[in-house]
Amino acid sequence: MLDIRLLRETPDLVKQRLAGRDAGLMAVVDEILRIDAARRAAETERQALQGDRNRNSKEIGFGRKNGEDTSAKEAEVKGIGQRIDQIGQEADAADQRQRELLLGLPNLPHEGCPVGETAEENPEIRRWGEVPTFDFEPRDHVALGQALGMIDFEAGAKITGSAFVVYRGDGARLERALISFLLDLHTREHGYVEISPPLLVRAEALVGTGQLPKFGDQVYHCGEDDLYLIPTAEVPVTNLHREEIVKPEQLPIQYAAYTPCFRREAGSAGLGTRGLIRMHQFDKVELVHIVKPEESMAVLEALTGHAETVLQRLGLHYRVIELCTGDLGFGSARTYDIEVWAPGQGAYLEVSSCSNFGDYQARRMNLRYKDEAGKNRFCHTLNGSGTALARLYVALVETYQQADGSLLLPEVLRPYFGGERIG
RNA sequence: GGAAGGGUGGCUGAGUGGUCUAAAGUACCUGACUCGAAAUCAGGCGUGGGGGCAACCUCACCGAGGGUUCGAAUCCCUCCCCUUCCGCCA
Repeated sequence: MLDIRLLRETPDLVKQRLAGRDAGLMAVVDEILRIDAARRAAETERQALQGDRNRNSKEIGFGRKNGEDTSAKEAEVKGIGQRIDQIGQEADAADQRQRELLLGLPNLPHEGCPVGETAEENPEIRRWGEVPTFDFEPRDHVALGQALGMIDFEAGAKITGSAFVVYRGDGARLERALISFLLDLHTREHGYVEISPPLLVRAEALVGTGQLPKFGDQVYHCGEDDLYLIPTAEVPVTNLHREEIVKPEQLPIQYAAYTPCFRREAGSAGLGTRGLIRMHQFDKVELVHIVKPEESMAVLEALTGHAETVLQRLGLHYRVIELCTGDLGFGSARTYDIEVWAPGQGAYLEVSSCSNFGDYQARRMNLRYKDEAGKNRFCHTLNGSGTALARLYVALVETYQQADGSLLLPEVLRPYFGGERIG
């Protein structure tokens, strides 16, 4: 959520920055400012009337104690009460409308964010390693996984539906090995505290991180209990500190969490994608930072580095791109995507998206810290995948396939898997 | 699922219709005393909104939302959460 004061004081700057995402947002800013002016006028009048009522009611109290007849005054104050109700309804309606519009407004792109309209304009920042070569025709993970009995799409479809999968035998064991490897790496070497959160959350948590109200159709909802399945661990983990004023010495906070993630992918063109690439349920290790504002840009670089380390240790070729203003996620001020090479796809797959949200989420969830001067300020929040498991699995299986159809696992995974070869 | 008891400032906790401007304690900050500290004493010390160039003024907030009333932390209704016990259960 953006600071209404920022809109009021520098409307042209806000409009110009939002226009990098979508020119239509400029009209929304004007609408919010119009409502804000009306809201404040109504609020000021309501407060004046409330002050009147408070004074008069107090006099009635004293008057009654002294045995005076206060009925005339009571009638007068009743009239004031009615006017308070009237003007109050106006003020509340404007307040609610203003909040709705503000919640629907995306974050301002950071000034360093490259301007562009589509994903084609995302600049590549760097590459690591090289596209692996094969002296045979590499197969894709679907063919490999089925041949090795690791992945069973039919079983997933049978018990749940399409875009759900069953991992089996060594396939399931490999996923478990990856999870342990990732959590150990981030907690032991990168200083994260491991979190295992609930997978069901209330609506407020989703409002806090920005999925609600705008993207409700992407989240599974359990109507009976009014709870939502998390689309990412970002939601429960960032919200651990919602409505808090953390002490400066608690910062920076950094959490790593392994969870399944559930996404409806409503209207997604890519849901027909073959294999594990886009699923309704997938596993992910998520990294979350809560920091002081002045540190957040440096932390974004560090966070991206932590995610990259995963691919380096696994010996997987990847590239890092930066999202341009038109492709930037709703709440993000600046984002790096990490894309791993998948030989069977002949393409790069997004396995991590590392974002600095600035104070956008913190404002939505009222997450603050007390600075050195004792003043309450909004924290900055960041998160990045470290990494998504399903696509990592794709790249791993396709990269480490052998001519005989078996998989030879990279060194780092062998102790976790309890072996070096599958098949 | 059933029963009971709760939810008040960072924390403990008083307050059952009107000087509540929420007592008191504690923690914290400043000052006094002291060589210094402790103890003691004095003062300060919540969040958000609105107004003002500003010192400041003002409104709201006692789990949330409604209601009754001239007036609600206090009475009524609905909901949420926590604790304890019982039942069921991995």
